[in-house]
Formats: sequence, C-alpha cells, structure tokens
Amino acid sequence: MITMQAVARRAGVSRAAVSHVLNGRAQAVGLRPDTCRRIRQALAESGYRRNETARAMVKGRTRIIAFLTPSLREYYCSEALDGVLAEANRRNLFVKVFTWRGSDRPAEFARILDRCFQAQPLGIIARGLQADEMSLLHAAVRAENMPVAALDSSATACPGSTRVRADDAAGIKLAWHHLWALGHRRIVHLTGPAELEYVRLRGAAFQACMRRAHLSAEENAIGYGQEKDFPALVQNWFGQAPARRPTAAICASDIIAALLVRLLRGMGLRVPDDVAVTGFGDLSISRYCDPPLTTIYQPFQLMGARVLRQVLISGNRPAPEKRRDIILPVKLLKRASTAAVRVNRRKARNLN
Amino acid sequence: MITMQAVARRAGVSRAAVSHVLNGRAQAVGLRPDTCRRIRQALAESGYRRNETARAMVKGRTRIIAFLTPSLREYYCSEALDGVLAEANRRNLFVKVFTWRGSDRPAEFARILDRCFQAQPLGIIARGLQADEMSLLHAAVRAENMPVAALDSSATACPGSTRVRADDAAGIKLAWHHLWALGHRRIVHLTGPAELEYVRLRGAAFQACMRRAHLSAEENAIGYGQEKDFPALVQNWFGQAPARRPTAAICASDIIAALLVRLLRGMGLRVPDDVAVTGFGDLSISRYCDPPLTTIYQPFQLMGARVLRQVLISGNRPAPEKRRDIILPVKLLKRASTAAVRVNRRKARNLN
DNA sequence: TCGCTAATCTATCACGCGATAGATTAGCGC
DNA sequence: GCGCTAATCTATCGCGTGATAGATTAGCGA
Repeated sequence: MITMQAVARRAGVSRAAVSHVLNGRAQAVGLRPDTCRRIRQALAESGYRRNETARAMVKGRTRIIAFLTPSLREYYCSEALDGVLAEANRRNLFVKVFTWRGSDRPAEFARILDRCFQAQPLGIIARGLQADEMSLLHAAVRAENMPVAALDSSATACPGSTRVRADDAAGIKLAWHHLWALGHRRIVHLTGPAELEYVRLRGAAFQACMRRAHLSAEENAIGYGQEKDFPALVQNWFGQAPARRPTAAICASDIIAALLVRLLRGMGLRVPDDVAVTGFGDLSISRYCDPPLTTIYQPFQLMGARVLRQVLISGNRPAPEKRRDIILPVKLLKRASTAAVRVNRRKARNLN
Repeated sequence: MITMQAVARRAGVSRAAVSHVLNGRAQAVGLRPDTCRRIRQALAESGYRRNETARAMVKGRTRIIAFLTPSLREYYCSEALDGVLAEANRRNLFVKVFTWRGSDRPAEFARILDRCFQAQPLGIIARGLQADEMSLLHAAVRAENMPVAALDSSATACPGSTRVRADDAAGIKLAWHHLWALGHRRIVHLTGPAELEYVRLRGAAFQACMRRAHLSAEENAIGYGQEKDFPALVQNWFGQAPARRPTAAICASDIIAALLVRLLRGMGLRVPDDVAVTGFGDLSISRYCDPPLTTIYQPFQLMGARVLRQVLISGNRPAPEKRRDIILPVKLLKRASTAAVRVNRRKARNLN
C-alpha cells in the first residue's frame, strides 16, 4: 500500500507537504511552485490513492450512506437504489446496502441496525420497513441524531423524518382521465390489500374521480385484495352482460394488470377491444406483456436521487418535528392495453 | 458518540480493559470476573457500538466488499446483489455498491475504480464490464493484489480471476429435452446477438441437442439478433404451412420469449396449442406473462453468495494463473407456455 | 555581525481502537 | 521485613490522514 509517507520520501519532502498539496492548501501555506510540481509528480508516479478509512478517522465522519431494505427483489427497490447510487457518485459518497429478510424480521433488523451504526454512516435511507422496525429505527436515529429519510408509499409514519414518494393520486387521476377521454364510463379499480397506504391513496383518488364525474359507486367498484382473490372478483365484474359489464379497469400495479389481462383472456374477453386496462409503475413487465400495458411511470431514479439529497440536507439542519412528504410527479405512458370504448351495435344504429 | 474511553470511565477501569472484554481477551489477560461484569454492564448501559472505521484503521484492512456493476437495472443484477448481501451479512461484511453507466464509460469506470480502491475493499465483485473496462480492472487488481471475481456470462476473459455463472448449456438441454419429450421435432432457437458469450454457449448447446437427435439444421434454425430483427425472423419461420412450421421455440431469455408470444399471437397462432415456447432466466415477467412461461431457473441468489465466498477464498491464496469458471446448476420450471405437440388431423385419422 | 520579517517547510497532535509489554498490587514462604 | 511469583490491570505504540502551530532558512537593512 502506498501511503502519503512513501510519496513524501519519493518527493524528498515531509508528509505534511504532500497533505497540503492534496488538500489544496499548497498556496495557503506557501509551498514553492517547483516543490508542488515535485510532489504532484511523485503522486502521479507512485499511483497514490487517498485512504478513505484514515480520512474518515481524522475527519470524524465517513462519506457513507446506508441504504436499508428488507430485500432488493421487491418492487421498484433496485431502480431507486440505482438513483441513489448515481447521486452518491456525483457527490463522492459511498453507499453501503443492508438487507435483512429472514424468519424473525424485527430481531434480525435490530442486528442489522447495529451493524449499520457501526459503519458510522452520514445518513440512512430506509424503505420497506414494518411498523415495529420503523419504531426501532426511529429510536436509534433520535438517540444518535442521525439523518434519515424514507422511500416508500407504504411506510408507517416516522415523525421528524422525510419521506419521498411518487404522486399516487395524480397517477390514478391520469389513468382515469385517459379512460374517460376514450369514452369509458363503467370503470372499475382493482387493487391490493387496503392495509397498505398507497393502496388507500390510489383507491381514494379513484373514488374522487368517480364522484366528480357523477358516476355511481355501483357501476364503478373497487376490488381490494390479493392475487388469490382476483379470479372471483373479475368473474363477478366481467361475467355480466356486455351492457352492464365494465369497459375499463384501473389496476393499482402492473402485476395486477398483467394478472387481469390473463383472467380476461381466459373469459374470452379481449384487451383492449372489450376491456381497457391500465397498470401502475412501469415495471419491465408492462413493456413485455401482451398487449404492452398503458401504465403510470414512476420516477424511481429521481426518487432515489432526491431521497439522498434530502438526507444530506437534514444532516445540516435540526430535525423538524413533523414528517415532511416529498411527492414527485408521475407520467402516463400510453401503450396498447387501452383503446376507445366500443359503441355497442344497437346504440350505434340509433345514433346513425 | 460513545467511545471505549467513555465506557471505561463509567466502569472505572482503563480503556484497555474494555478492549480486552470486547475482544474476548478477558480470560487470557486475567481480568477478574466481577471487573468483567462491571465492564459488560457499562457497555450495555451506555449503548456502546464499535467504530468500524477505527477498527479497520488499526487492523489494516476493512470489512468492505465492493460490488461493481454499470447499473442495477440490468437483467438479474439486483437478484445477484441480493445474494451477495445475504452472504455478507452472515460473514459480518459490508457491501459498497458502485455504478458508472454514463456517456463515456471507460473513462467514468476509471474514476469509479479509483473511488473503489480508496475505500480499501477486502475484495471486488464485478459484472457487466466491457472489454476495455475489464482490462483496466485487471491491471488495477494485479497492481494491488486485490481479490476479484466476476459474475457474468458475457464477461470478457480476465486471466487469474474466478467467474461464477449459471450452466447455460444445461439449461438449453433441459428445455430441449422437455420439448422433445412432449413430442416436438421441429424446434427453433431464438436468441440474442452472437457477440455475447452466453448467447453462443446457449446456441451451441441447442445445436448439440439437434445433432444428437439426428435432426437437420434446416428444420431447426437458430435466429440470432436483436428485438427489431425478430418480427421478420418469426414471420419467416412461423408463416410457413402448418406441416412445415416449427412446433416449438427455445428462447435465450424470458424477454425474447415474451416478445415471441406476442408476435405469434399477432399471427393468429396460439401458445402453447400451436407453438410451445420456453424462456430462460425465470425473471418476474415469466410468472406474470400470459401464458406463464416455461423457463429455466437460474440460481442468482446462490451465484451471489458463491461469488462472495470465492472472493474471500482468493484473498487467502495466491492468484492462479488461469481463470476458473464456477458453473452453478439450473432448473426447468414447467409452466403454461409448453404442451404436447398437437398431432395434425390427417395423421390423427391415419393413426386411428 | 545582528536583528527582523517573510518565505518555506516540518513536527506534532488527534481520531478510536487492537495488541503487547510492562506496571502495580497481593499473597506467600522464610 | 524481604524476595519471589502470580494475579490483575494499565500505559503505550501504531494505523494513515488533516490541520495547525511552530521551526528553519533566506534575505535585507543598518
């Protein structure tokens, strides 16, 4: 390993002189230009690299950001981490990732949290925490006055910490107005378990759209549930006579949308001809599905970059009392799973 | 921040005594049991946590593993990283992730490599490197004698470093024999650009199966190419008369398989009734497609865990001259995109 | 030659910890 | 009381770096 000492010897100066050059203090302390040059040359020739560990030691703080997630396989997790990493690069920070999926999660999380604090990070970015895990984290960061920010729509509230999420309500509104503009009036909403906050947010947005359009709740149902609940729900809705059957479905995720497409095809209904379907999230599946899904793009990369900036900001300020939500805008991606409502024949004849 | 010094004061002993307890040297240096107890109590009460930075400083090496990937959004990258992280947890190691996708990749990579070495990692895990990046890495790790292992099927050769990958050939063989057992004889292989090593490996395995079954290359074509090339290829193959048309297709990835299913449906052909399709990789898309894809499961998590172990091993030994490949077994997942070949009517009548 | 200032570079402390040699006290036999 | 050993704990060095106070030399006027 090449230390500053070695470089100093090579340049025939003291270690301090090398340090001055490295830290831009050469002018300030008055090193002669040609001494500087000698030192720079020695640095280049020896291939010296700063030792980040020693720097952290003497500075009293590392340049590490901790990223906590139960697993990287969940949902949009790796996309967001990717955004965090890009921003960390720009700011010359390092990212340590911690996971803890396993049998007894809260206990395992406590261990991980310990390991995380041992690394003395500058700040913590967390996502996917359960309620009990969130309170552990909250207690720890308060005790150590550690900057923290969450990256979630399902996170339990953690007072005093910022949360970055996509605009769920706006996404559903975009999907709804897209379908409305295509002539759809009987629209249903298929979504996940109501315990999740983002599920509730999206459901509420859907209902708000309905009310504003004076459409009855009867024709425009919300189906909460999990994968196994969907077949019965879908049979119920789409097994009706064509005149009563919904012409469009807004799904709370791309995965739900893909499942719906499969179920509809099984019932002999075509997408988008008989039923228009929208997803949410712009996961890769939405691009490769048949038909490719009209969906809501969430700016995961941006969210990652933003949450990192937020951690750094809150490192420089006293923590606020209340949690702040940072809500990033979403976009509608029109693909092949939505089309104009098909006017049924009788009506069409009447109109002509 | 609570240091050992603070704990020592609280327990009324010297810092050294605390260090002895923490490092299991209490017996060896002969601390009295009740002194030990006092120290342990002080440790618990103060909520002391070891400072990983200082430990690394004095030990002369960190507990950091560097994970290098151009981006986390590629292919199976996050699954593999997940495996690395799980194994790192077990071994009490930390993982720093570095990415560098961007406009001028090799230059950006050089910067990242510098940052990586500044962190003084125990070892490096790399994937997705271009040839020029690989040679930069190779030069650096040789100079510093840094353990390194790759996680790829497309990586350019890096002499002296281990590579972990899935058994591509075995995967194709599994798919082929599955289709063969279902009665398929006219089988084609749809795959990516031939520059990629895993594409060549899978193609060669397909051809080997063909030859062993004495099937002609004419009926059993390989289509190399990219997304834009596929429609023409597929039209060529499957636009033929039913008696000449392939009854099955082995795809080199789940994404290609999903695209193929869409194209076939566009031609009025049904999967699996008219054409059986297999994917490769067991990406999430393969579960949510319609129909869910029969595919080859690759043990990404295991691969991640294994590559980490490998880095640690090569840290303890002198680097071998030649690269070693570690090839992990794959599995066939039977889902709904494959079925027995349909006997055509004339033949069926004859048989009856 | 002496004293003063400016120019140039270096000695040294500190960061928190691991490890080892050494210090201090206690106990015991004579 | 003295010397020796064992038991128990502590002082101290060193890791590589950042930062600051201080050391050394040069130059110049009288």
